[in-house]
Amino acid sequence: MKRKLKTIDCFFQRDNPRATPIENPNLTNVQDSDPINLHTEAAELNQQETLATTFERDPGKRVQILMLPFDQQDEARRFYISEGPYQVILDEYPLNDASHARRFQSNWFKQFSWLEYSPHTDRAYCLPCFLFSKKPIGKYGLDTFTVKGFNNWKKVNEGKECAFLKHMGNSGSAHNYSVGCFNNLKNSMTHIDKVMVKENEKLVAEARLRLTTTINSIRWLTFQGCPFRGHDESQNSLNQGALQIIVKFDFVFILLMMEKIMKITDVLCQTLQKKSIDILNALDSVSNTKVLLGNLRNDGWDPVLQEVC
DNA sequence: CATCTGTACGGGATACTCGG
DNA sequence: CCGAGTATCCCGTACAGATG
Repeated sequence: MKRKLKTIDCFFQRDNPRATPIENPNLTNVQDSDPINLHTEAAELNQQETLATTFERDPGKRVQILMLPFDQQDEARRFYISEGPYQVILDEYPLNDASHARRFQSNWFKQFSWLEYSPHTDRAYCLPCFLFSKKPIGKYGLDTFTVKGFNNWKKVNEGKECAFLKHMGNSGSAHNYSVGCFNNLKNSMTHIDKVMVKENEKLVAEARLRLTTTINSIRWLTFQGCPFRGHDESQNSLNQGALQIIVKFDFVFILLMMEKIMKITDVLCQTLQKKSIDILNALDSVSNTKVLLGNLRNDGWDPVLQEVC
């Protein structure tokens, strides 16, 4: 009798069931929220962006960074930073239910670059805090701009009590800490380690080219039965040895030029060597070869030099 | 555990701006 | 001028974390 194989899931429950559909994190949270009447234009825009990207951009729909699998969190942060804040500009934002009804203002985006707006929830969010605010660091209320969303529009532009200014706080605030992390990651391409890696890649490529050239030269010399080295390989020596000559720039350059010229003149040579010379074809080949050699001359040395290097 | 503090929300009132 | 919408001020309440 076959014993049924057990998997690890039989013994442990997943710690984070919401993050299970790794392939498409966009699908979570959408049904939980209470959608308001959407501006059709914004809805279409949002749908297009959802299809075009890996992570949900609408702050009212997207999954919290910490809810994502650990190995996807950094990727998600880089994605959201590269895309920038989700600032949807509508002709008219929906009014809220307050006695003095108010609505979101698109010019707030100019005043607060970190600000995001979700047409889905009609609430405002903070991108740096969404990406970098952590529970142990954050204080009560800070999830208003990350999880819940802010919609008390009356409190915006309320002098010193402006909700957005209060959220930003002083230099040591959680928001500014998040902004610092945001800028650090954004500028990460210029970090010294990244530059060094690039530089190393260049050195490795050059070393590989040198090695490949040397090996090819040795193979060619072996095939031709030529001696590799000379008795005197000093700069003043008249016979430095084949290997020293063959890897020189001049030698490679002349070879390349010869190859190019011979390719051009090949057709003409074959035509002229035929026993039954077709004079019209031969004249045609001569004029073609003249044109091609003229092109080679007019193009200058740059293409050949680049090929040699 | 009680108190303090910081953050956010809600309501009311009034003044201001702007377009019709 | 009027109405709609926005800005500002004030007061009270609620909640969670920090502190003694």
